[in-house]
Parts: sequence; C-alpha cells; structure tokens
Amino acid sequence: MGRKKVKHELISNESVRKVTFRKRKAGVLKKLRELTTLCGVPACAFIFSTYDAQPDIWPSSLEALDVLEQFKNLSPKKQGKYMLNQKVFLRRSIFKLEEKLEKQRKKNQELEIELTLAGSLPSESESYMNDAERLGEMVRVLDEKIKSVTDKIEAKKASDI
Amino acid sequence: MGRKKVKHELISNESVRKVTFRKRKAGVLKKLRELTTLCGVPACAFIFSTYDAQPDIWPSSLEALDVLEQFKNLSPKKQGKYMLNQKVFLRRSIFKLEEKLEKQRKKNQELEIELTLAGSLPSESESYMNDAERLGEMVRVLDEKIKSVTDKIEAKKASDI
DNA sequence: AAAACTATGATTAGATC
DNA sequence: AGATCTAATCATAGTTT
Repeated sequence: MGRKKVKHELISNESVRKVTFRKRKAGVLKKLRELTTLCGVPACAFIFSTYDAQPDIWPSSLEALDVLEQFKNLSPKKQGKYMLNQKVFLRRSIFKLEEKLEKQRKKNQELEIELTLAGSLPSESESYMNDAERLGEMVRVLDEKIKSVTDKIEAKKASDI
Repeated sequence: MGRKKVKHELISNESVRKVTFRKRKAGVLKKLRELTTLCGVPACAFIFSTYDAQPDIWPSSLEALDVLEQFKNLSPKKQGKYMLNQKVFLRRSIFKLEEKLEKQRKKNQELEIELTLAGSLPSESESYMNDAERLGEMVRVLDEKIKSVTDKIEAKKASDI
C-alpha cells in the first residue's frame, strides 16, 4: 500500500518505523473494531509497544459490554429470566472492574511521568525483560484457562455417562 | 472495500456474516502480523468467535518468541551476560509451556468433537455466558497485572527517595 | 459450502506542510 | 515532531465456479 511496496521485514530506520507503527496500529484496531461490529463477535488485542509505557489494550471493557449486548440482540427469544439476571450481574461486576482499572491506569500514568522526569525509569534492556515476563505470564494464564475448560468438559462428560 | 460500501453494523444475513467473519478475521490477523514484523513489536489477539469452539488466539507462543528475538537484533550491544542468561531461561520456560498448551488444545478439540457428536455441548445462551465470564476473567487478570506494575513503581519510587 | 475472481472502496508509504 | 495529502497498493463485497 502507498507509494511503494514494502518488504515484510523490520523497518531499519527508527523514525520511519515509529511513524509506521502509529499508522498501522490505528489500522489494525479499526479492522478489529469492524470485525466485532459486522460479525457480532467479542475480540480484544494487546500490543506491547516499546514506544508506550503501558501496553495498548483494545477495546476498553466498556466497549466489550457493547459487543455482548449485540449477542442479546442476536437471539432474544432464547433468553430466560435467570439468564437475564446473570447478565445484569455480570454487566455490573465488569463495569465496577472497569472503573477500578481506569483509576489505576491514570495513577500509573501520573507516576510514570514523575519517574521519567526524575530519570529513574527502567532502562531499555530491563523493559525488554518486562515484555518477556508479560508474555510468559500470558502463556500461564492461557494454560490455566485451557485447563479449566478441559476440567469442565471432562466433568460434563462424566455426568452424561 | 469491495463491490459496495458496507454499513458499519451487524450483518443481518447469517451466512453472509459467517463468510465475512472468515475473510475479515484473516485480514485482521495478517495486519497484526505485519505490524509485529515491520515494527518489531510483540502483540497478540483473542477472538471469541461463536463459530469456533475455541477462541482464536494469535500468534502461537512460539511465534511470540521470534518477536522477542527481534528485540535482540535491535540493540545487541546493550545486552550483558546476565541478561542473556535470563533470556535463555525465559525462552526455555515459555517453550515448555507452549508444548503443554498445544497438547491440551489438541485434547480439548478431540473431546469437543466427541461431545458435539453426542449432542451434549452447551447451548447458544450458555456459550454466551461463557464469553461474558471469559471477558470478566480477562478484566480481572488485567487488573492484577496493572496492580503489580503500580506496586513495582511505588517500590522503586520509595527506594529512590 | 468453500475457493477463485474482480471491481471498487480502504489503507498507507512517502512527500509535503 | 506531528498533521495532512495523495499516488499507489491492498483488502474485500459481491459474483461466479
């Protein structure tokens, strides 16, 4: 796209890379938003850019609620009162967590600005390790999630025999 | 894009929606892969499609390792022996988790196929609640992650006074 | 139902402000 | 450094196989 075809490898020029990152990040997130809107499918993305202190997380939990709302519109007749109550409950609890998250995020940003000015923020190599740690933690979380699904399926299987 | 401009709302026709989902999911993931390759930035995405039993998770942890490798190429002179050792350690532990994950994923798929054939897989409304639960869990994980960062920053701040 | 095609709308690389 | 522009490439909606 654009004036010239671009090789699929790391952009060597640092300033070009940064500009490309900002442009394309916006593009990817737009595409993801369109996918969720057009197809009524919940989705999220994490981008651990070294340019920003915090990873980019999309969408906000608040927007995720809108996506869930679309499921409601999809098959309204299949929803009993119990289901509705549970949904209201989940909406509330997720909303509360969202508020807490937003507050802590702001607090973090303020602290980071202070620390950057004081010149005491982690070095480049340390922030690299942070990315590795984050990915490791993510793998562990996925591991647990998949285990819990396996357990549920096996429990259901056992109860159906 | 394409023959006609499309409204940014849920596609009402189910078969069209499914086809669009497959096409656009591939597009989004391609864009995300390009972003990570061109800009040397770790990223991942989760798509909780109702079409597939398992959520789409991108990329594999294995590919995430390649992304980390690019950081190494970016600033090789800044890396001490200690850093390198830690990286090797993390690579190994992540690789082990990846193997475990892949095994469990396969096991899950087999069980799901069995259960689908037996007609005992969760109903549509139940799978909706699953999505809500998953999102809730994700918010909780993010909450914890942000808290740990806050704690680290505050600890560092205290030690710098 | 899935893969290939293709006209056309969307994205973006490089240039310019 | 960041916003805006636009030529050129890319993605995809609708169509066909």
